[in-house]
Amino acid sequence: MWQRHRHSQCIKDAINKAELTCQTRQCRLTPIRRKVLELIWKNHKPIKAYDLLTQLSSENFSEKPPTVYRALDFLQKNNLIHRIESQNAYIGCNTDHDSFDSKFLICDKCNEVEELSESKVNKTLFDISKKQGFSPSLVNVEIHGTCAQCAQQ
Amino acid sequence: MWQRHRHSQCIKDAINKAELTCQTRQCRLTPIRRKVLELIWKNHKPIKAYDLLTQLSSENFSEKPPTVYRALDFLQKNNLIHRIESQNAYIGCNTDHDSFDSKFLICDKCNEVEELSESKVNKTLFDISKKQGFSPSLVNVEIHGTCAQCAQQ
DNA sequence: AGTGATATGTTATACTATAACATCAATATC
DNA sequence: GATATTGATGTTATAGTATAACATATCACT
Repeated sequence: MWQRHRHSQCIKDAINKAELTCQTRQCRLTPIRRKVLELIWKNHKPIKAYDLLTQLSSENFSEKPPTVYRALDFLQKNNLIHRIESQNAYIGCNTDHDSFDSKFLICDKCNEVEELSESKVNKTLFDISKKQGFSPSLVNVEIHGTCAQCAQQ
Repeated sequence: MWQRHRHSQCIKDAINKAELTCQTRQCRLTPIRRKVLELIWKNHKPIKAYDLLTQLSSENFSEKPPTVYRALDFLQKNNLIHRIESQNAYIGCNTDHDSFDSKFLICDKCNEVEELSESKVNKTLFDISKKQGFSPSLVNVEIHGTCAQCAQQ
């Protein structure tokens, strides 16, 4: 991942995207929400709610669980972050997709996560669902394994 | 689902399969493990660890969490059940696949879950991983939506 | 300024899971 | 058959994840 982007820039991009989203949807990127989003992007790997909480509390926000869970809810609903179900952790969303699907490659060695945006998978999954008469509303794909860099070592 | 099988039979099949698996692998389907597997199949929808625990305790097993979590671990490792990550719940595995992948259609109306065994998805996901230099070891797909029967109503 | 809606603070508690160590049971070895 | 070894279960305690419920504050609009 690190070769492919400049990290400080990607945080800024994320915040910009969030601001745009909020303008469009007429919702508010409050200080807490912005800070949580920043922390998530800063970390750049899936981060847990209570770890966020610890970091928040050192920034003069309330260190009670609801603080962070509310922000996480907001960010998820507006498609700015995703929850990695297999890790109870949260990661920034850098793709520009509809909220209903998320697909990840998760490296169990270095814990880097790459979000996929292959429409081919979507189509395949959609076709299969359809075959069963099933109407999908939300798709989550989590692929664990070893990333290219860790495999080299 | 209910049209497609006789339920009492599918529990028996699951236990038979488990016994065979354990013979082959030289591990033991102890009373606790067997009971947990039975309860999971009896329920036939994803069931939570603590609900299993309640049911176990009324059958003269220890009602402490480790009791059920150990059994769940065992059953998962031997590929007899799966964990539905998006629900913190467990469901019987009725397919005959390698343990590394699981794919579910989850109806959010009736909570029925259907496990998929389409190799086409696997291939697609594998191809995409490969393209990124990623070596997958474990794949989990959870598709939420509405099943055919619930859609009719 | 007053009103309604949205966001945050706060307390308490529910839900999910594991660590650590003791005891017991099954199998293997002598 | 006694005993050592391994695996399974019992038990206590605690860690980790998340939400309910209600109070207070802030924003946006008139």
